[in-house]
Amino acid sequence: MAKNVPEVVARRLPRYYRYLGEQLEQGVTKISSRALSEKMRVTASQIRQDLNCFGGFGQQGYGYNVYELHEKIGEILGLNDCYRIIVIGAGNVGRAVANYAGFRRRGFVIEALFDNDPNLIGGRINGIPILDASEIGAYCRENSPQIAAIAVPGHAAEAVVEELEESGILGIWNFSHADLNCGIPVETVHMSDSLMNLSYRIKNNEQ
Amino acid sequence: MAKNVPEVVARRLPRYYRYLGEQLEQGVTKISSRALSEKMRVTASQIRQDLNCFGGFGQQGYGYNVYELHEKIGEILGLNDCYRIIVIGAGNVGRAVANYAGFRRRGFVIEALFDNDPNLIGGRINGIPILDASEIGAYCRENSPQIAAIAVPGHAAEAVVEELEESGILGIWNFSHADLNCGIPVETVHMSDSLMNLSYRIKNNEQ
DNA sequence: TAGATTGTTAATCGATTAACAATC
DNA sequence: TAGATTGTTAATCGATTAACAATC
Repeated sequence: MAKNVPEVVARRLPRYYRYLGEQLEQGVTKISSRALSEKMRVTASQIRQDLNCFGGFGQQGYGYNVYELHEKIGEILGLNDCYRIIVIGAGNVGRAVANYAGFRRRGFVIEALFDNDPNLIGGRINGIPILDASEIGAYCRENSPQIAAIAVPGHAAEAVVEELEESGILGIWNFSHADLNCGIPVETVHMSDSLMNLSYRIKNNEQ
Repeated sequence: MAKNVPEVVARRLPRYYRYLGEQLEQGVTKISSRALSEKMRVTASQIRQDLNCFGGFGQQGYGYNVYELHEKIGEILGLNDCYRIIVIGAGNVGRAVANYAGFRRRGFVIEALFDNDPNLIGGRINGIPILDASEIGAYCRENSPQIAAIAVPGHAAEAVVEELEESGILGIWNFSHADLNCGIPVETVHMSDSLMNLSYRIKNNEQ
């Protein structure tokens, strides 16, 4: 599979995946690129192009089998593997991530938080234990979580990430403002950028 | 100002803004598109093109005044206005948003949460009161918050948004999975999409 | 077989980069 | 004035859309 897949294409897959999941729940068994495109407000061409980066999942004259396509995209996204997540930082952002259970059902599990505040260590958030930040490395080598969510201030993030990378973490889910560069995939969620963009659009909507 | 500004450009502004703010704190007074581009890992051309969508903020032979440029971008993003935010839904996601204080210092204030669970109504999260969801409309007409964060399940989101729009909300910060379409700006934060994308990149990094 | 819809190539569109004249 | 760096036009690149032959 996989000719060189443009990033924009990969970013659209989760949306397709979610939508196909919904259709599946509603008992829809087949869908054409046209029907899909109308619901998703993109062109049918784009959907066919996107999917063909990964292989021909459809059948001419028929369309796509919803179940099969959903499965395939899930596989491409790596959702069959169960990912275990640790959260670095048990402040506001860490709490937010630990509380946000929306992604649990897709096989992502948060198994521990880390902080260096003695008042927090030993406690729990949403049932998840808060451990001592000095033990991140040891913990990772022992338990091999795949993903680390970074919820510490930007200036502290760099050092943490370096340690995590050495300890065998496979990917970073970054909630700090730091532009992390390291050898493993980093996915950054910029909540404040998102809010600033909304602010911009509100302002430029109302003149 | 403002020739037709492509969305990609607007999305880059918060990043420039953040970085210029950091430089400002470090006492840097002037910066060239070249220097900026190296730090931000984009081309100098792109920075100049982007900025020139909004006007010529630089000076030939000199570069950009950091303070001025920071101010200008802040103004473009509408960060001088103070935005008041209400959060609809006091479940995991609503709690997460209420706990995430990172954007406060930029003049965004969360002033209330809404839920329809009697056990939650009357309580507080992070100091913010939880009010009865049936009073959203009345509250908005009285207090005129500008932004509503949607933290209810997708199927419930549509109806809420309609009411909010009628009650004079100016923008929607959407944390639900619903693809909301309405007359006011909607900015969606797809945490789970983001995580799926990370999963994808981890998978395609390690073969 | 006729109708439908894919997979894929070609055409278009828009965004990024390069180049350079204007000018501080 | 000479050097630097912008603002802006032109060239390139990549992504989206259109078209259509392949085929179920």
